[in-house]
Amino acid sequence: MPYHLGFGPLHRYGFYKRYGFRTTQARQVILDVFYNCKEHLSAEDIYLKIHKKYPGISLTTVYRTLEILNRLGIIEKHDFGDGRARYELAHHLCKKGHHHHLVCSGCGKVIDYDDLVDKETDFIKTIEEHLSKRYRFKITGHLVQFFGMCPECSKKGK
Amino acid sequence: MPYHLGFGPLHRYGFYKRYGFRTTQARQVILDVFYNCKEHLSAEDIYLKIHKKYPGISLTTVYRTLEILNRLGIIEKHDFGDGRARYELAHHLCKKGHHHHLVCSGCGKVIDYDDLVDKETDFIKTIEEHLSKRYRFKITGHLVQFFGMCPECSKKGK
DNA sequence: GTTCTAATACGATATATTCGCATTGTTGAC
DNA sequence: GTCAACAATGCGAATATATCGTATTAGAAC
Repeated sequence: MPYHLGFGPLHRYGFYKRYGFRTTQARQVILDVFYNCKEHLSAEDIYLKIHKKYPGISLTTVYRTLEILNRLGIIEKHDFGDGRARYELAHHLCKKGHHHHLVCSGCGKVIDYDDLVDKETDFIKTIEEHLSKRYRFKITGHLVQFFGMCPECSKKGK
Repeated sequence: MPYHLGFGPLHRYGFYKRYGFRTTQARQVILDVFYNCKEHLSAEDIYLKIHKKYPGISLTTVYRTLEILNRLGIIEKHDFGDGRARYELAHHLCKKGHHHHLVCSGCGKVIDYDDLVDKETDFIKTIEEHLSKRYRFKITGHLVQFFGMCPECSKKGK
């Protein structure tokens, strides 16, 4: 990871320039949302969060900025099965660090867990190395999610 | 032609009746598609596959049947990131057995791999037990996917 | 066969996301 | 600082997957 990533705003925005994108207000504001929020945000969530203060930023621009941030590896795109994409800071930029997701099929609640992270890292590394050799894929990412019913939804018998 | 227990159409279709659904032609035809195909099919794929022979079966019915089959645990629903759901026979009914997916980000190709299946099973079991205790979730499923570039797409520099 | 009602086809609709294009704003050269 | 090039944007329209409403059809219990 380049040293300037993960420091204050002035450095954060360098991302854009570095990859040939212009540093616009919309892009600064949207990136800030991720640095100031721990949730898994949908495009609309972000639009609503910034709309009061920045009514000039359209939903289309939010989508376009998310696409860029995702391609640059700054944010990660997830699908928790509720029909819309959700985003969070990539784990190498995130205070939460590397983690996976536990999703409740009843209410959609998502728990970020990082228990047994060593075992997971070991597992993923082994599989990646194997797949890489066996199928000659250049592995760029993985997805580990568990589904189930949270205590509340279990009670309600959803 | 004699059918062995648990195999063959006569027993397959019993699924529907057992759960209070009527055994219609559409449902038989759609279930047969899964037993005769190893690919990961989208709703439209299935619709197109059967449309020549059974033009009376609508896309809506395909969607509704997939919903039922998924709820009954007969098929599994996957998202490989191409914007449409894809389905395959559940692993306990599938000749391929338990496996996970390796998806090429370039061309969308999906490889079913079952290498290191013991290590994976062990890993998943451990995590499930832990999450179940720690977060009091009743775990019902998991998702393990790896992403990367296949040899062809790597060459093309996609 | 008759009857009850689940299942269906069809068109309309919902919802997330992307596109086309005229306009605006950032940037680098001067 | 000014200016020109063109990237980025807003807006409305379009796309695409999936779902819904309703009149009609067909499965299955008798």
